[in-house]
Amino acid sequence: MNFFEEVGKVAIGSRLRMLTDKVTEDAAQIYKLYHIDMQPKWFPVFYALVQGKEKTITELAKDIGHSHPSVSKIISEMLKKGYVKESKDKADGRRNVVSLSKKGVEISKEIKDQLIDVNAAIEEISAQAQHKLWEAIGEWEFLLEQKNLLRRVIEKKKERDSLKVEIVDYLPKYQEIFRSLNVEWISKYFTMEESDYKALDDPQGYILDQGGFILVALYEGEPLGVCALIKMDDDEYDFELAKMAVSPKAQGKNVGFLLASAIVEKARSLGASKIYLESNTILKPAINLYHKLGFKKVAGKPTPYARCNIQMELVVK
Amino acid sequence: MNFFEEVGKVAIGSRLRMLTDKVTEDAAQIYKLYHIDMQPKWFPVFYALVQGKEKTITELAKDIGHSHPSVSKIISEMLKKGYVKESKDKADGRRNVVSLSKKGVEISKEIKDQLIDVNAAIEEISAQAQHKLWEAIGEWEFLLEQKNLLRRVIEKKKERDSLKVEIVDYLPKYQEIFRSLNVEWISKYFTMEESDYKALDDPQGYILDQGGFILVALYEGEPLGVCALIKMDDDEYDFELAKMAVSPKAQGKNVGFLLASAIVEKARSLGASKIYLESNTILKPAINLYHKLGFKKVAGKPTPYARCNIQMELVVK
DNA sequence: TATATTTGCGTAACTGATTACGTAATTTAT
DNA sequence: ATAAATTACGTAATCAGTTACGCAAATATA
Repeated sequence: MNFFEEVGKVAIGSRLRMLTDKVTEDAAQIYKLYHIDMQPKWFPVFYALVQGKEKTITELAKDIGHSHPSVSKIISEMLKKGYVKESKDKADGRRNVVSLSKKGVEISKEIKDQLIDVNAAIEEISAQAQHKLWEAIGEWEFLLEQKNLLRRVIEKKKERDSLKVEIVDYLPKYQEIFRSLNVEWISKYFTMEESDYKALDDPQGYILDQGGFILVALYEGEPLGVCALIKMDDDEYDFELAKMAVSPKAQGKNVGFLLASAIVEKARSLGASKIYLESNTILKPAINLYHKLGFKKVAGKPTPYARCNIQMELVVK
Repeated sequence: MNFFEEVGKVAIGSRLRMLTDKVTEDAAQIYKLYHIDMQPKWFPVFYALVQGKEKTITELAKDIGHSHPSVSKIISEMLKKGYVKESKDKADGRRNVVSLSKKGVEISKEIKDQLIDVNAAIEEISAQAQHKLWEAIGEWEFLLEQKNLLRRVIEKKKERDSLKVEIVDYLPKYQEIFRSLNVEWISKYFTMEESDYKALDDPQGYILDQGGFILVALYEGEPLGVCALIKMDDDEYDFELAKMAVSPKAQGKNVGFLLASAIVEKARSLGASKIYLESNTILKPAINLYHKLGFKKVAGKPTPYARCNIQMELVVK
C-alpha cells in the first residue's frame, strides 16, 4: 500500500482497480455458499430483468452501464442455463426482447437471502469506516460526468503553462520573429499579399509610428508568438487586431489566448471602444479564440485582403 | 445510475468497476497530450523503478500489487521501447534484475509535468467532493484486509439463520427423528453398537428417566438436529454430552452450534460443574465445534464405544 | 418513392488483467 | 550428499470486459 501513498493520487486509477478486485474476488464463492448456480457477472443483467419485466439487449446495456456486446454475451450464457427467454419484437424485427424464464424467477427468489446478507456485510463495513465510500463514488461519478479527467488535466496544464508565458512590448530585435511567424502561417494557408509585406517588413513605420502596438509572447524566454494592434482611421473602430501568429512549437500552451487577451487589454487601456479584425473561417482555432474573447461577426467593411472571408468586432468598453 | 440506488450496496463492485473505467479511460490521451510515448498500464512499474533503483520481477509485482506474469509482460514491452534494461543476478541465476535505461530516466524527467497536472486535477475533484474517496478506499482496503467480504457474508448468514432456529425440549413425537439422525451419521462413519441401540430405541427410559435431557433444533419448524445430555454416575462428571446429530440439510446454518450451546446452558442451569463427551477425530467439524465451546481434551476414562478415540470435558462453572 | 441515415445487435478481434503450469535454480531437510 | 520443497519467472490459456465491423430493419429525407 505504501506505493500509493508515495505516488500520490495520480495512482487513484490503479488503487480503485485493486479495491474493485478485492471486493469482487469472493463473489463466486458467495453464490456457492447459497447454492445458487449463477456467475457474478450475470448479476447486473439478472437484477435488471427482475425489476422491469422484459427488456431489449440495448435497454439492458444502458441500464447496467455495459456495452451491448457484453450484454449480448451474458444473455446467451444465461439462455444456456435456461434463466432467460428471448423473442423477436413483432413490431420491430431488429429487437431481441429478453425476459426471465420460470427458472429465472425461481432463482430470483432463492437469491433474496443472499442479497440480504451481502448488503448487511457491506453495511457493516460502511459503518466501521469513517469515510463514506458509496457517497464518495457518487460524487466522483457526478463530477467526472460534468468534466472528465482529460479536460481537467488540460486545464491544469494550461494554467501551469500560462505561468511560463510572458507578454512583452515589441522591440526592434523582435522584427525578424514578427516577420517569420506571420509569413509561416500566411504562406501555409494562403499567399502573401502586398499589404502583408508592408507591415511585416517595416513594423516600426507601418504600425508603431501610426499609433499602433505590437506585443510579443515569450515562452520560457523564447519569442513564440506575436500580435499587432493597428490604428484605424475609421469612425467606428479604433484599432484592428492583426498579424497574430503563434509558433507551432507553442501549440497547446495557451500562448494565443494570453497574447490576444493582452492585446485587448492594451486597447482598453488606450481608451479604445471597439476593435475590428479580419480572418478566414478555415482558421478554426483562431476563430474559436476570437469568439472566446467576445468578438462577434459583422459584415460590410471593405478590405484589402483577398483571404478575408469573415470580419469580427469587439466592444471593448 | 438509478440502477445502483435500487439494487443497494450489493452493487458496489459493479459501481467501483465503472468508476475505475471512467477514471482510467482518458489515461492514454493524457500521455499523448504531453507527447510521452508510454502506455498507461506501464506506469506503476515505471514509477516503482524510478523510486528504487533496480528490482526483480517479483519485487516489482509485490510493490505494485500485480501478479508476476503481468509485470513480466509489461517489462518485455518496455524493453522493446528501450525504457528498461534486464540482467541476470550473478548470485541467484533465477532472478531477472530490471532497472531504468538511460532513455527511461529521460522519460521520467519528461513525465514530471504530467504528474503535477494530473495530481492537481485530481486534487481539484477531491476538493469539490464532500466525501473523501481516497481516504475511503484506504479504510476499505484495511477493513477487507482484516476480514474479507466472504467471511463477513458468512457471518451475516449465520446470524440470520440463527433466528430461524429454535431449540425445544424433547417430546415423544421426536423419537423417530432422534433415532434416524443419529443412525445416519453413526452408520456413515462407523457401525452401530449395542449402547447406541439402547439409547436410540428408548430415549425415554434410557436417558430422560435417568435424569438426562434431550434437546431438538427446529429449522423453520422442521426438526433437523438433536442432542442429549446423559446423567453420569461419576465422581467427576455430572453429564455426558452425547447423541448429537444434525441433518445434512441444515449444514452451514449454525444449527450445531446453537444446539450444543443450548445443551451446555441446560447443564449449567441444572447446576452441573463438569460435562464429558466422547468423539472421534475423523469428525473434524464436531471436534472444532466442541473446541469452540470450550471443551478440552482429556484421557483415561473407560468407554463402551469402539469408535471413541478422543475424550473431552468442559468446566461449566 | 427511392435513397440515405440511424438503430439494434451479433460476431470477431483486442486488451489488460488473471490463474495454471512447467522449468530451472536455490534452499532445506534427511 | 542426495532428495524434497520452495522460489523466480516465462509461456499459455482464460476471463470479463472493450472497440470494430457488418448486416438487416426501421426511419428520415430528397
